[in-house]
Amino acid sequence: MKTAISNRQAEIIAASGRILMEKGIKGLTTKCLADEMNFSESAIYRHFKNKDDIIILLLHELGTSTEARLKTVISKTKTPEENIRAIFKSQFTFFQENPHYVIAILSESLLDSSDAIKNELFKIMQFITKILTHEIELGKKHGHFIKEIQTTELVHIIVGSFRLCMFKWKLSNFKLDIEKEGLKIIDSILLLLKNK
Amino acid sequence: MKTAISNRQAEIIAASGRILMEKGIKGLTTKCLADEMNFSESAIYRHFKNKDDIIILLLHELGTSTEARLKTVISKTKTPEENIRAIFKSQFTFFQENPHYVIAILSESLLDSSDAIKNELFKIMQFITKILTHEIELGKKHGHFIKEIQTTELVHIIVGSFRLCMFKWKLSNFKLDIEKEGLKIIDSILLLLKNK
DNA sequence: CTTTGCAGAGTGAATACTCACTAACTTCTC
DNA sequence: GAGAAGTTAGTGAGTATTCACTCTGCAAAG
Repeated sequence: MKTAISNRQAEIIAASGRILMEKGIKGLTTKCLADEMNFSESAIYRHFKNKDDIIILLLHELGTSTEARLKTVISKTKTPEENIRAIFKSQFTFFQENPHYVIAILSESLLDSSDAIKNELFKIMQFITKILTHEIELGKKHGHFIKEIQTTELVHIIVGSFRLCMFKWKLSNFKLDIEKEGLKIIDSILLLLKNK
Repeated sequence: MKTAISNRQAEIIAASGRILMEKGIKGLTTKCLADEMNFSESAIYRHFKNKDDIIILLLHELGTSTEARLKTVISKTKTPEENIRAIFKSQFTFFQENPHYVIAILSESLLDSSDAIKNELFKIMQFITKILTHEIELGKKHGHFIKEIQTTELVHIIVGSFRLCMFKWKLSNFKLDIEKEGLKIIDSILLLLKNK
């Protein structure tokens, strides 16, 4: 993995992400990417060894930026509900501003890719699962969340709902106000989780 | 749309479904399909006009069989919870026995397909949404489910969780006991929805 | 001079599909 | 009943196009 990402690489992964969000994995051809970048197909190989490496870097960048970002929104002074809400508010805002990374959330098509791509994807998924698990356990411990349902299942319900939000966002051609609509769902789930 | 599906067509869509579940949309080439069917690539065109029509018929078959099936599991003598549970029990059992239809649930890659494919997909999604909405409204009306959250959001949470179950099933190379694990999630959600 | 960032021509493999044909089976006609 | 005609399901060769990538050369920047 490259130590530093060049400006051109960043442009290429952003362009790739845009193609992926509009045309899916099958649409990310060297030709289409070259058109989007306004350069020739062969120029791609000046910046990446092969096509896979583009997606790998895109996911890696998303992963590192997600970790950095979410770590700043989580705070020990907030309640677990507040932290969970903050996590997803940050996620929705981020994707609203950077829709080209949405492939990583939708992710089904990446499951049929190379192992290297899948590994980057799983890292992102595992990180999200870990921080949510932590917050929910804390919420249970302090009596904020219901105890009758296993934490893994609560995480599943939240993550599943989040993913469907992103799917619907794609269905709307990225026109849905994902922050507003997404947070509604998260708030509803938090209401369901409340220990009453 | 063909009025009756031939035996060979049924074999071809099942083979296509198996390829889709293992290799994704990009793996469904005429060569791969011909290999799976043990005949030449050109023989495919004896049964289908083009490749799209294979996927269209697969989704259409799934849609009609899903409607027929779910209509038989829903009963006016059952509570809405029981009906929702029965719907998903039937879904998980069906997919356990017919994993080759899972592409329709995972579905992200189909969003970048032709409009005809997307239309078939949306029909299936709309049908599921409609019957769940009906059951949840009934459950609210009779005081079984909480009223504070909109029905569309409750449907979203259930469907999102179901889809993530299927995604995890694919992640497990279809080895997870999807019926058991899936129903655990559905039961947890039903517990969350209970009006207390 | 070296490196970086390109371009255009090209490669071999893969893709969805067409075409002309064959073999086996069924139906029709005598 | 026999033979001809029609149908179905397949074949292999081929088509045009696309795909990811290589090679060679050039220009600009350091």
